[in-house]
Amino acid sequence: MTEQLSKRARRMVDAGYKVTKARMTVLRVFEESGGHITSKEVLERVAAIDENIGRASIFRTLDLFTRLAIIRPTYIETSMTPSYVLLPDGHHHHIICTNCDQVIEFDNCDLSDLAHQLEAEYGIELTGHLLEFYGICKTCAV
Amino acid sequence: MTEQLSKRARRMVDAGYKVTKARMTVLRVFEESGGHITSKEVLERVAAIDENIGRASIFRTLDLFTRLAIIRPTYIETSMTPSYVLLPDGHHHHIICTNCDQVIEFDNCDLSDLAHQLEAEYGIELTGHLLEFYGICKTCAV
DNA sequence: CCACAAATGATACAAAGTATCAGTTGCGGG
DNA sequence: CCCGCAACTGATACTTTGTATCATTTGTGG
Repeated sequence: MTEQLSKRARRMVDAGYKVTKARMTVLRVFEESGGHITSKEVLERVAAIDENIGRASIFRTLDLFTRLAIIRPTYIETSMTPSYVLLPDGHHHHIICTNCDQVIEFDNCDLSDLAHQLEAEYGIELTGHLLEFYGICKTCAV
Repeated sequence: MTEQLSKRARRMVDAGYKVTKARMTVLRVFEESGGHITSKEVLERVAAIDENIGRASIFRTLDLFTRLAIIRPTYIETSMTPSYVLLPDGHHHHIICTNCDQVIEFDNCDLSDLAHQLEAEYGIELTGHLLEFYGICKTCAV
């Protein structure tokens, strides 16, 4: 099988994990969905593609991807299912309307100064970050 | 009853909600815990104080406090129960070691410039934000 | 192509969160 | 001070989300 692997799939292989149908399907669901997606939605979409893929494997894969920093769970609504975000390559920030849950994306964050300062202060090596702003969007403000 | 209400309790009253034993107990648990706390821990600690307080009321209160921006659900570990953070007054940020899950807190973020810029650009009114850095801590880097 | 560890799907289970509803309680008005 | 009512509660039963287990299958290095 000489199929071309996406960068993310490669990251998984490099970390010593096997390329399986379950994992590729979950990855595909994320890449096609583009944005935020709850575990429930992942379950549904994976089932739509291949209903033989087990529930447990999907959760295992979500866990794996989280550990590999391929996705990151985040919170948008209240106390409920997490929403997973595909981490593109370092940057991915949101402005979330707390009224209608619309998500606006932006990437011109300017955190490198702060990041360096924190690295120095705490002796830590930073590899990524998540920045979310909450507010009321134009439409809801009316 | 002329008991002094905390600022947060007052915010609740001002929004038209009643001061009840269940709510005050949950608030007290948060204020005494100081930091991150999962719903499970809230359940346990509330039960330790007053075991007559019902499960459902606690979840209702978590929901209410989230809507009132008294607390904010956040994600620290992998795909699991959210961890609630008492919002002190606007700021509360984390550096999370992706290896050992240690959490370092800091609050000298300097996002007001960026926030203003985004407000202008997207015509949105921002009310809060969440900033998390991920990396490898000193201890794990060895 | 073989062998074996890694991963899977099925099943059954545990935990987290929610709907419902009759009973209780905080609180504003008299 | 107490009355009345809407808001809130606790109990129960339920749905949903996530996990442990285990026999079977599959990817991959040799």
